[in-house]
Amino acid sequence: MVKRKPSMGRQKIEIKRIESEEARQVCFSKRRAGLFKKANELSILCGANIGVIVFSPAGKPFSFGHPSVDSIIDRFLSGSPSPTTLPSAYSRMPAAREMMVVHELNQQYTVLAASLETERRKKAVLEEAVRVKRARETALWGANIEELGLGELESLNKLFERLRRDVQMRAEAAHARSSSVAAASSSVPRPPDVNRDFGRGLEGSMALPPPTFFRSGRGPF
Amino acid sequence: MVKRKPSMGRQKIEIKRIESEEARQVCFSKRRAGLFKKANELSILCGANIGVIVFSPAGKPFSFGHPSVDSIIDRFLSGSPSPTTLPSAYSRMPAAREMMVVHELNQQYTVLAASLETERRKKAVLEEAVRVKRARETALWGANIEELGLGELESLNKLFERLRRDVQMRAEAAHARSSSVAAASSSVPRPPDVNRDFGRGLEGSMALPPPTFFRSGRGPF
DNA sequence: AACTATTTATAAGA
DNA sequence: TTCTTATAAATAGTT
Repeated sequence: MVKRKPSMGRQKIEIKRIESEEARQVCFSKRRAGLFKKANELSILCGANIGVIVFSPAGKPFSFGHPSVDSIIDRFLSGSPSPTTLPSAYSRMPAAREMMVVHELNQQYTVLAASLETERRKKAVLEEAVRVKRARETALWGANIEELGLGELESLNKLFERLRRDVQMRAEAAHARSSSVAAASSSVPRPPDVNRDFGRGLEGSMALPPPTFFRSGRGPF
Repeated sequence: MVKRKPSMGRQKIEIKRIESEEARQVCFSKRRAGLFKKANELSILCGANIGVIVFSPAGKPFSFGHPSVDSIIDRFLSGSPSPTTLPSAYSRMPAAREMMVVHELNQQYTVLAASLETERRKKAVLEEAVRVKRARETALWGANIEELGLGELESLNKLFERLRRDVQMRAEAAHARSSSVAAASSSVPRPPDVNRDFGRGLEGSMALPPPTFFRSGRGPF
């Protein structure tokens, strides 16, 4: 007996707006996933930094970034190199991946925290220098710089206190019971955001050495 | 007679950094073109707004935007809080736990990276400030006081604008969670872009009714 | 840049 | 949304 084709397979389509609302939504989901996957592969294969932002027909934002959308945008707008480009190399074994990710992120945290400290010190010195010089010349922009810098520094300091604790906690927890954690996200050092992000991480064979971000919706940062 | 295979065809490759410098460059070019094409198709098929920024391994920027990268970035940065919250989607996912941990850590990383970037900018501003002041002082017994001072002031101004934009963004984002106000991006002046684009349309059968931009490279900075 | 054998993405259908 | 399947499209290795 002859088995009939259970599917007519992929059909060629013309590249023009899909009229059916539903079909358009389905196509959007599939192709967005495909696009992000391609972007991810490109970033890994060629060590390229990539940022992709997509607004669904309904207006909902989705984004992919390597190392992060924001760093890509910054780099693009300012033309200056992003500070977050770290080399990467670790195998993706089924069991140890989470631990490695945690470890990797911890290391990055350490590096970043150290850099921040260094920057802070330099900044303090520079602020002092500016302050002294300002004694003679009252430049309109001079005052602004200091106000801004000091205010921001304060909140940053608090933020980092919490971050340090939180990251350490998570690292320990993940380390202790690396497969049965249901950590409540209540202590996340991030303001309770409205959008939930579903890092729909290209399953299976995807490794994520340098930080790579998938986002749906938009959080404060 | 039997014709010999003129090619061994496409071979499966592992998604990991390509070591050969040359092969990497070739792959980058091909895949970047492919990625932009996919982005373009998605924007047309689904009427989605898309922005893609790619930095080649050598650091050269390429971008695709529909309607334009800048508009996408503006929309993304001034983004409004998403109304759709799917908390349950989390717990139902296969690798929910791992993803949660990875996600939380990614969030933390994002915050840290952003903070570092902010500090870097402040430092740049302050360094510039010191330089300007120094220039002014030495200019006291120099000849071209006006010109030098003006030039320096201008670059300082650019840096300062960026700093302000960044801080304002954060403030607005943080504010947005209590009051659902969508920040107006118009109030965030961006330093005049020095780069010029050269539209490089996707050849052949590609239609692109609404404005769509391809960009490669940027001026020195 | 061009050529193909293959792999990969995806339109339809369920 | 997810799975399946047939087919269109992308692309790795060569020339």
